[in-house]
Amino acid sequence: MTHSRSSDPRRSLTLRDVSEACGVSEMTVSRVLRNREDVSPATREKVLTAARDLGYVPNKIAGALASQQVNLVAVMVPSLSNMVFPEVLGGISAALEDTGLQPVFGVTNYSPEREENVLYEMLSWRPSGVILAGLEHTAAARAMLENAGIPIVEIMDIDGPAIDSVVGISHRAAGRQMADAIVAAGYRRIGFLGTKMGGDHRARKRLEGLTERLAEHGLEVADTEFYSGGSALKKGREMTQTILHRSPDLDFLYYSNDMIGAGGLLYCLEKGYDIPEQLGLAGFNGTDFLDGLPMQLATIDACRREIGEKAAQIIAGKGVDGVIGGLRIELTPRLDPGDTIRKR
Amino acid sequence: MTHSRSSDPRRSLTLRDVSEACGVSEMTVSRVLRNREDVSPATREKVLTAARDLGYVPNKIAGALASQQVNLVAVMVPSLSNMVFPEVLGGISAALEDTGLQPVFGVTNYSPEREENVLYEMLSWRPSGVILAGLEHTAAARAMLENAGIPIVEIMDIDGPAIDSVVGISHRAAGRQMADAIVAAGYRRIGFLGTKMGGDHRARKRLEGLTERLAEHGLEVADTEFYSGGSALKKGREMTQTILHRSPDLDFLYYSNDMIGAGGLLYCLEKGYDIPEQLGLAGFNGTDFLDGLPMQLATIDACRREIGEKAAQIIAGKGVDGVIGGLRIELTPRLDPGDTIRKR
DNA sequence: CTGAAAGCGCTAACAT
DNA sequence: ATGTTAGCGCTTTCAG
Repeated sequence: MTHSRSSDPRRSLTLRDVSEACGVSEMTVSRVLRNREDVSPATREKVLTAARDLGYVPNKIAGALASQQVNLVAVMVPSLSNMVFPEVLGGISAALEDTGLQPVFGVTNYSPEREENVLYEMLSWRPSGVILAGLEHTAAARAMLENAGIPIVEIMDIDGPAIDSVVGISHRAAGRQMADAIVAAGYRRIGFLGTKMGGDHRARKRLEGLTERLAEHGLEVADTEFYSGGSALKKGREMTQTILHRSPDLDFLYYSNDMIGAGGLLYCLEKGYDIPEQLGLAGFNGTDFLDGLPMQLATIDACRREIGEKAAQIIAGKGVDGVIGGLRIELTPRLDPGDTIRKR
Repeated sequence: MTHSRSSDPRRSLTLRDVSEACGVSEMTVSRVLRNREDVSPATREKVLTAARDLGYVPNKIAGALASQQVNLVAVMVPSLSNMVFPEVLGGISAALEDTGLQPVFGVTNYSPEREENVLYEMLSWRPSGVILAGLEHTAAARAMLENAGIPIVEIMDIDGPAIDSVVGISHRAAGRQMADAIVAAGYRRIGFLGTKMGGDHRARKRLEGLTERLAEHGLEVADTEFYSGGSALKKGREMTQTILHRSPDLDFLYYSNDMIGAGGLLYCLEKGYDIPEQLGLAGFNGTDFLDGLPMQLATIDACRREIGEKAAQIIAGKGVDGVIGGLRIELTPRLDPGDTIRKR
């Protein structure tokens, strides 16, 4: 039995294999494979051919260890089923395209402990940057982020102190903005429907903003209804039925997301409510895949894609508008009254 | 200026730092941090404390290089906005929990070339396994997968030759199954609405299965309508209007996914069509977040979560039902007639 | 139970 | 333009 390097069929190829196959030093092979300019065309050709013929795939683990550079960006979001986050990820991917950086996604299920674990795993790969949702983290997670020595971007929410950079909207302001629109349209008995808010700080902040501004108008949230789990559309229906049964005099329903809002809208239309005259409705997110409902639900755009793009630009070191590091980017969401808030 | 190891504030901590801090050899520190049993409790305690106090995060790059083991599973899906794939990813994550393996997600945008690139990137991190959607890949991608020397699982679709293991459903059979249900319910003039099928082989196979079985019943697809991009709900509406305008005598519409089906359903209800008597409708995927529409759309469950779970089990080396390697798992989707196929 | 030596596959830095 | 040397931070292996 031979003991040559190629004796183990399961071992993957190394630079050395390519080097031997084409009679060029490992170092030069490495140069060619990293697209460095300082190699003669003839040598380059030889190396490329050999690498391709052998089916060589570089080992980034070794490369990263040697160069102390990892072209990965750790991205952590609470959920993928929320529809919000895939769009953020899309923005990140798009902005990272052609920067040489690659996003790596982790899901935290709205759990700070899980976020801490995922973060620990990800940081152990020494990424070039971290993008994560929200400003609320465990103390340990915060410490890791502060000590990582790489750019950190917290996204979605700007209502609070940031570790490094932030890109997002003020959910409190969004709540206030909606309150103003509701009051301006003449609604007076407002109900709120949303998720049980254990982990969803942004929904909580919107409700706080709403409540606060309504109070300034001498109004209050007259009733609330919360859910967790299940089909959002169906839950929207059920909660709407429940709250309208309990408080039939409500004239406006503010939902913490468009999906439950859509369920509520379908329910109300079926029951013959006169929308938006008798009853106004609004959601949150600017979820455009809901275009096509019988009526367009009023909503506030969460600027999801743009948030992803700007966050990625910060990590890529391009900054935003040329400015780099410790940035605070507040996007201003647009309120779309759709068909479910009456005009006066 | 000092040249001690700690002079660079941006360098991250190493085993050596922990070793020096607690007066235990690097080797033993390494043992403790990998939870190996052969360390005395006293030493273990000392090490753990030092590591925690310093905020040490292990360097998996170095670890992976030394041990030739990477606890990553590369997962590649065409899209995240499709709703189908987040659920598959959920199944994968859940099944990988507690196996020591970590999924890493890549998105290919239904492009074989992009898939090839993402695969190359991912393989260069030497993952322990690959899970990817579909059976259609570029020649180069196929070659990489065959030579990777790690378990490969192709998911979603089993209609074709596999590289290693496969977990999925037969989309052709799903098309045939729907054809049977349509014919059995007495519909005769069938329209098909779907995506432009450049990259979506599974939708194509469903249409082929449908067409083939209809032919056996002496029927054919009377009209078709395709779309790309935009809000699926809205597109469903628009396409439905278009096809019914062009072919008013259609008595059944088969949609390539539930989302456009939902749009079609809303349109038909608004226009006063008598569903399911005058016109039957069906989608595909078993998308349960659409529970809550005015009527329950007929659909076939794509077994998304289960596919993810089984694929992950194969990679984790648990096999399925104890069998390991080169597996072919065909799941049998259930047809749910909902409220939009008439009973006879 | 603990430690010392060697090396994983690659690249930075320095020759040539 | 190409080659040589050293070493990235860890784990494997072998000694004690």
